[in-house]
Amino acid sequence: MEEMTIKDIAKLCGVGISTVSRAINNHPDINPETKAMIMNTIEENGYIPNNSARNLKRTEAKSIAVLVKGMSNLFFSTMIKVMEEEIKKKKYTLVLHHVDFNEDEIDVALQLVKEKRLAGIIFLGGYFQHQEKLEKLQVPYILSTVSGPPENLNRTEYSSISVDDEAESFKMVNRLIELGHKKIAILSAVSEDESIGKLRLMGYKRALQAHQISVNERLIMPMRADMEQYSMQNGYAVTQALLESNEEFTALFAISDMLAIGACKAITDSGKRIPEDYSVAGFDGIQLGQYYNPSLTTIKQPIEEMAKATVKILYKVLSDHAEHKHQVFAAELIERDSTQKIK
Amino acid sequence: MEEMTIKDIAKLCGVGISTVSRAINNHPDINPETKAMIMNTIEENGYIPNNSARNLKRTEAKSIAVLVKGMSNLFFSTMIKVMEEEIKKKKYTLVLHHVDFNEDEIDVALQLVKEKRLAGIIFLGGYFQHQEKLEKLQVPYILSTVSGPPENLNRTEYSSISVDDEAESFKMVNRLIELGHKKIAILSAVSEDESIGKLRLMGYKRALQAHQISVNERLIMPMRADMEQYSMQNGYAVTQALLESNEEFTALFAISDMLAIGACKAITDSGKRIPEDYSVAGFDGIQLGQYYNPSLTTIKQPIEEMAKATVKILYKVLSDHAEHKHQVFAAELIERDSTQKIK
DNA sequence: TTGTACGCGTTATCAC
DNA sequence: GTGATAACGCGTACAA
Repeated sequence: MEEMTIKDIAKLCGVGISTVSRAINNHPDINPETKAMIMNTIEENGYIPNNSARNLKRTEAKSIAVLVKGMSNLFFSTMIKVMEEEIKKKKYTLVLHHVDFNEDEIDVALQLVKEKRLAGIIFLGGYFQHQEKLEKLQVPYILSTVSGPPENLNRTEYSSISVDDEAESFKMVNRLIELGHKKIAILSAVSEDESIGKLRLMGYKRALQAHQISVNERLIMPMRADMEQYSMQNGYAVTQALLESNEEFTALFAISDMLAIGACKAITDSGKRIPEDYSVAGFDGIQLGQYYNPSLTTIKQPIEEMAKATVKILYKVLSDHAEHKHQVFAAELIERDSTQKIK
Repeated sequence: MEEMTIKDIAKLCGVGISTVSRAINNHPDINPETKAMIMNTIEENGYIPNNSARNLKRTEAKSIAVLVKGMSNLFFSTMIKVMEEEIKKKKYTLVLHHVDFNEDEIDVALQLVKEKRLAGIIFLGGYFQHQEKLEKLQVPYILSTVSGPPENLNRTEYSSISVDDEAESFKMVNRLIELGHKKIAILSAVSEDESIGKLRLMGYKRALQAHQISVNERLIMPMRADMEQYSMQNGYAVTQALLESNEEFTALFAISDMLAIGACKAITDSGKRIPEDYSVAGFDGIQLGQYYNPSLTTIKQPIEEMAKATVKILYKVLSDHAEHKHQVFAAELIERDSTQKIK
């Protein structure tokens, strides 16, 4: 049982290599009978084409890479699932790839373009700190729920899908203020964060200012850099520190649902109740939020629509040479059991 | 800005192709100066080697593939994280790959072996229904937290890491019985499941029998086949159906924590309380379990130890030609707030 | 409709 | 220490 190659199959079938190739790749100009015969012996002998060799020679690009920042992000996994279906519908293949928090997503993309024959790339999350590199990307790409698009980048070269992070964040904090909260803590991103985290923090500040509430820097709690970003553990640790600081607050706004859940647990572990003692709100709208106790008040991003739109835009760019678009989706404020009117 | 190849770099540097190759691959017999010079121009010109071409030619296999069944499984993502570190320590590269629930993990493995040059494979989850195919795998592989190893497979050809699913399941149900529960429902796997799901169900039955409690088939609730397996939604839907059936029970044992969380929500949504009205127990020991309200009683698998052991065993097989091992880990019954003594 | 021959970008082998 | 060259397995012109 040595490694089978296309050559072996050709010899076995008594045909030429290219005929086998045609059979494999569903080329039109091949006799159905010989094709069936070839496919048969391929099956019997368990021959599997070598993808590396194919990538090397192939001209037509029929796969779309999805680069995801981080793993275990429940928000992304729903998006990926939808994208997978949509991409399949369009007769493309999805190449899924995770990018570690300490890797540069653009480097990974550059590598992947060389390795596979990509038609386009979808970035899910990430920071995009080295924008010069983005220009080296020879294929169309879409930033999906990535930061606010980097301002100094030519916006006709790529598409983006997002919500208005600043405005949605404003909406949430504004609502908390309407509920009577004045001392509102925020669980924000690490201070260097120039993307989503920064925008959501800006929305928070603007909401306070709109109501003449001065910003208390001691209620701005950046998540810890030494733990996994946007994780429950991180939310727990930071909230615990906040509680121990004895700085007063009645509501906590976490810039992601996962952080919010960690925060909830830290609060209940300290003997306090939600929402009676503290109101907690999140951002994202992951399913876990509804399953949690108490169910989580949050800004729900239209995950499925966004995923579908992402693939749709990319597809139009690829097939119709359509222009790049920047689509901003409206998110929905969902009030559940983790927040209440202050007494 | 055409595609740079190793040839271009060689020309640019005024050296031969092989010298560039040596520089890239840290070969010993190269002049440090020329190497530095080459690395420099590579950097400047943004040259990136083509991985497909490398995979095609390379002889030495230095990467380990981790094939994960399903995405968004929090249990696995912790394992992967640990494996990644361990694999890096051993100077190997991790190739992570997700396998859809409707894909065959062995097919994917076979493909990957052809495409990349793999030293070994780690399977995380999966069902392994086509065992003949496994024999075609030309590289060492490890089944990590996969079913009970298929009995009809030669156990010297692969390693496995697991907990004793039957015994641990027995332990949990036994404990519930000790707490006074007699009517214990189980949220189990789809009926065709021949692996983990079956074993955990067997443990449940044995525990009941050990206490002369007859098995009530109407309290055996298989998860739905038309929804994502082992998901919160699935747990929710099935538990809801159970509650509506009006079949009496005082405790619910879910064969995974995610299912258990869905079950909890279904129960609280129906106006009942945990653990006052129903005790709920899970299996796995994912972190979310401690963050949930109420915190979840569960069988905690030693996730990190298992991940480390997986890599360690594979490494020994690869480097020392060690024999394959079948390591069974002890899991821990952790009682938290979702279960209580019956009144 | 089918077969031959070349080249994709890289690494390994062998001379030098 | 370095450079030429033959593979690796496949797709694709082009000829038949």
